[in-house]
Amino acid sequence: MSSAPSFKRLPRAVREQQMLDAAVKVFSRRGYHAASMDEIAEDAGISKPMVYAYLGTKEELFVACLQREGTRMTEAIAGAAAPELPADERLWRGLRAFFGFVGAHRDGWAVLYRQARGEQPFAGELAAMRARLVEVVAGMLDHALRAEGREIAGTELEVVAYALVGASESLADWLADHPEADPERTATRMMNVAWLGADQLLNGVTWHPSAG
Amino acid sequence: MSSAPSFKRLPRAVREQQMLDAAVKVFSRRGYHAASMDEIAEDAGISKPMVYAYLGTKEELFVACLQREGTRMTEAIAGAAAPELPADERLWRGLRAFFGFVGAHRDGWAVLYRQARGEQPFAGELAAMRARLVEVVAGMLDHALRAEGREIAGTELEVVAYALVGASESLADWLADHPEADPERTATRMMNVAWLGADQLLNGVTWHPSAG
Amino acid sequence: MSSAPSFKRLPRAVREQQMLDAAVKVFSRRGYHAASMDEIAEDAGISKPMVYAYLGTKEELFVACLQREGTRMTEAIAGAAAPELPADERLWRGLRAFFGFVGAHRDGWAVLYRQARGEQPFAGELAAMRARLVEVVAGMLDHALRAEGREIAGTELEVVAYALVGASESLADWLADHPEADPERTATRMMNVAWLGADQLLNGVTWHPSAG
Amino acid sequence: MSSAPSFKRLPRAVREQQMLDAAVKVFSRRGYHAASMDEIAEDAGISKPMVYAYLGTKEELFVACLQREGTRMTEAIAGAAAPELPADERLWRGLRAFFGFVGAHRDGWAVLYRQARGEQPFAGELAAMRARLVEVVAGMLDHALRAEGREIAGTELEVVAYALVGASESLADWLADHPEADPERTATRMMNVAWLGADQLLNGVTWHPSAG
DNA sequence: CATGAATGAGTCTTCATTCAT
DNA sequence: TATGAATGAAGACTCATTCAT
Repeated sequence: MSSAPSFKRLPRAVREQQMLDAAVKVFSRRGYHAASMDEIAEDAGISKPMVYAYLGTKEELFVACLQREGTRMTEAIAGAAAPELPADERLWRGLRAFFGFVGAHRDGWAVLYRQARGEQPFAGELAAMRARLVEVVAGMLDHALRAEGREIAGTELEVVAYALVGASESLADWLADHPEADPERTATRMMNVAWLGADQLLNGVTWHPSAG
Repeated sequence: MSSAPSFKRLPRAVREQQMLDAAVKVFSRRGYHAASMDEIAEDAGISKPMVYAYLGTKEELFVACLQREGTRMTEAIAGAAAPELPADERLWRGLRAFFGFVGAHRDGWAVLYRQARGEQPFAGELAAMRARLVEVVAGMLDHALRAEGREIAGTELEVVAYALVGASESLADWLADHPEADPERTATRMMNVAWLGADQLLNGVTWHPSAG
Repeated sequence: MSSAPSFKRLPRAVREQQMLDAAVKVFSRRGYHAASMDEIAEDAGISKPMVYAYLGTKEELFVACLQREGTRMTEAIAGAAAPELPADERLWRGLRAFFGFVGAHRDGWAVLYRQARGEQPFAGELAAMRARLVEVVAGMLDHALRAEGREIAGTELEVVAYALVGASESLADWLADHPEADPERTATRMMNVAWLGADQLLNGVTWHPSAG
Repeated sequence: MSSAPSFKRLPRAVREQQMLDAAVKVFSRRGYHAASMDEIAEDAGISKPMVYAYLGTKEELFVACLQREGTRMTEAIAGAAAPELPADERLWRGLRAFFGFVGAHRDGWAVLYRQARGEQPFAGELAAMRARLVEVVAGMLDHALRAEGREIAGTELEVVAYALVGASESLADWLADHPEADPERTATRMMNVAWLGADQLLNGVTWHPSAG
């Protein structure tokens, strides 16, 4: 009857994104358990039965958030670290992409790494995501080693990668809690620790991005 | 008549420890919200009202767990890293104590670093604990620097320390999830990453504990 | 198919009245503390969460009862005692309205004046209601005095009004406990006491409503 | 062994009075339900099992309070209004004793007339006490009537007495809430209302205690 | 006599989830 | 499609009351 802009009857895909936006926001602020479906629905400007119809139960909704944010982050990082570059350059670009993402999606990060960690049903999902990331980093290191004709036991490499990922996550948490902090500088700091180690840092050696 | 241990009418101090043991166990398995006071009481072999009488509300109980485990850990680490040793030795002993503690108190670790992180009321408590740890590490580094007559800006140092602590926490999480893993070896790996950095590791340099 | 009244999915306003009815009934029978939300919900033919959704906590629910019954009573009395009438006539009409109300809403009266009196959180609310009533009565007396060019100190007047209100409340309690008693006759008795005092009553003087 | 004053092992009767004192105090402040046996025991400086051993369950304890305070009050009044005096003098002395008692035992009054009123198990006990009082007042009036050779129907008389008692209770409540108010003056005011009625008060007639 | 230790039972309150319109 | 109405189930917390020492 009318072509006036109606705020209802939006296409399903749009609605779902609105809901996920609201869910990520509420989950990150309240935590998984303390978040109520009521609040999420209200924040999305929609009624509760709609949320259930579109995205299923609370658990499924949280997983959907996890996956959307996880995919976004993974893609951001993967798109940055091209395999043909030297190892330090790849690591640097990966870190820059990672901290850039966290800085721009602090809510998403909170859902991903703060809430999902402690809740039994999601720990697995999260562990899988982190495992993929660790594998990428380990592959990076392995690639560099093989280029020099050397090799390290898989487990050993994995643990190193795990530590690097963990350190990055911790700095990311710090970044998420400090809105005034600069993602780029944080990435540089992480790069220094990761690439040079405490020993060299203590000896005055530092690493700097080459061009930027 | 009998000296067999009676399981009833125990003195308050004993019961409190039993309750804290049970609470740490249940909180670590279920997460803060999903844990029920019923289950904790049952696991402690006592009725719910006693838990409330001795340790207060669920929130207070969780804080009590946090503090007991946090104190234990802090003391374990502090007792290991003597200030008169050289920087790498101090770092190594601190890490060994840390991973040794986590390996021996996996539940406690889970409560401390997996559950407390996401729950608003405890994030502060936890952040304070971590801040103390970061400061200790930063102090370690600063001490070593000054010994060589050099200096780094406080913030810079703190971030490095933060990254090291974060990496250790991540490996600790990994350790807590892998019962077969050896704390000592994990500590050695962490030491390598922290002290040498990826660059040197890739170049075949490794660090080894000197004596033991 | 059928126009028989459906007992489900009633609009909010209707349900709220049902709940208040049930709450007044249960509160009056059991007392505030002994009344359980379960019983109130069951008596209203609805589940507990609806009660919480519509009327809030037990305390809020009780206040809602208090206010509904208080408003009803106040309006009944205010509508009866027109200011242009002579003092005795006004008093008489007010009393008749009051006892009529109590006779018709014995439960409401019990909630108002038996339960609210002793419970700390509501004593204030109730005291305010009674204060308004006392002021009305005091105003009535003052009006009559001024008409004859005389005056009494405010405090003095207020205490007299307080006593009259108290006497009426007591008789109302008596009325609420005696279902067979006639509100109109009770009002007449109260009028006699209030208007004539024991002295004249003892001397055979009595007061009678003029017409009706 | 020692004649030093021991605060324990007091004779039973003394202990019971201490407990009743504490109970009256706590019941009057918190209300019957909100009062906890814990608080009463603590306030009495005694352990809970002792309270149970001496005075029974909470309900029995409350009844004991009711009876002690009721008896005290009844005796105070009965001792004041000698039957050989004229009606107004008897009423006056009764009122003076009553308000004097309330002024001196505000806690006891609160237990008696504010808490007991709404709680089902005690309403009966209280009603009985009030009934005795009403009968006394009614008897007073009847006595005065018969002295003049006249008579009023029993019910009629009882209702008048009931109203007088009710008015007195209300003023007593007012007195209990106003620590600065003077019991004697309050009694005088009540006497004026009761004896003279509003009509005469409005016409400037007042009643005064003859000697004191 | 006196008490710290202990609990069964019950209440308020919330929330994920679904129906009927 | 969209939603107000509705609830089963569960969890935190309290308290009168009683043992065992």
